[in-house]
Amino acid sequence: MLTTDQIIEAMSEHGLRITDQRKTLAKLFGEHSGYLTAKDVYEYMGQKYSGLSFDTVYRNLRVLNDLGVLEQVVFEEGVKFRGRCSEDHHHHHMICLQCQKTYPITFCPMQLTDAPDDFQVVQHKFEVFGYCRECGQEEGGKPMSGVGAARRDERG
Amino acid sequence: MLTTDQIIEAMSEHGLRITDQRKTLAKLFGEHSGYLTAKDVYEYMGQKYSGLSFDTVYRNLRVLNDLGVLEQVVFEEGVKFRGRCSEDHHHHHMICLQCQKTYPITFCPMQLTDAPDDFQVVQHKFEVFGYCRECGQEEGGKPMSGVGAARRDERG
DNA sequence: GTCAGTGCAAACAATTTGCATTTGT
DNA sequence: ACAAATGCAAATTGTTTGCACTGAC
Repeated sequence: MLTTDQIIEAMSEHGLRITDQRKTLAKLFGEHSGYLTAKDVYEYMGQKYSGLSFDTVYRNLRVLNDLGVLEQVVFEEGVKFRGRCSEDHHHHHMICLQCQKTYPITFCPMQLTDAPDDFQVVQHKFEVFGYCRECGQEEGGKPMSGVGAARRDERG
Repeated sequence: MLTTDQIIEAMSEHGLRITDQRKTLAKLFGEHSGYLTAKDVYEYMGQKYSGLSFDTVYRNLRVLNDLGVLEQVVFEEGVKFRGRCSEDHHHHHMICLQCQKTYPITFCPMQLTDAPDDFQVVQHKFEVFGYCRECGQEEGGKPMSGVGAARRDERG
């Protein structure tokens, strides 16, 4: 995962202006490894900027996504964002349904998949969903403990 | 894939009324094997029913989905529907980016994936995207069989 | 000082809901 | 006949856009 500073630097390198909001956004994705919805981001940022508007959040998420700093993924429940994986080799993810953290899977099923010669493969997606150790099998799990919860251990 | 008649029967068995629209809808999904958006369905149905409204399309898609006759899948470009696979064993799909038709993959990568003991797997998704023989790499590939064009949109 | 970034309102797109009317059974 | 299905309008939710103002460089 990119650090807060790396994210800021990436923006700077591309001639983007480093506003206070963007610093906060960089910090959010630099320190939080799970997937966040635009709404999550809005709520987190909203704590600091009272007059915050949704469209600015969307604009910045888009900018960071285009810049390759964030990855945008579509889930059943909607679109979510997270800092780009720093692992440079191809990999897939296990995603915790509770806290949204992801864990890399180095194994890629594609190499073992027999594609008929006449099907020209362009892309593939392999995702495993479940509960990580911390979220375990607790029943009435709360819906993602907000953005504030500090997370240790970053990987993929 | 379920046939038109099987779809109608399923509706009937569940006490749903077989309206003209629903017959047409059954025919559409009974004869077309690719994924369709609500809009695709609306446009197809609209040819026959001038006063057709979008909400009825949505309602019926939902009904058929709840009934298990259709499967609803979320793609990058949005939600799509297709007749439920009749293959009763677990499988995955190769999906043509052009015509949206799907081809089953019997191989399931899950059995080969090492989930750490502390990650409790609940679900997984494995999808391969590309171009089928018919759609090949032709540029302006032919559109879907009359139901409306599928958008291309790819990256990575 | 300039031009990119922001807030605001308003536009859009996708999907859902309330209600009066129509229609399958 | 009666409840379910439909059409219409309007509400919701998620996301984008036009424009005047503010602030980073």
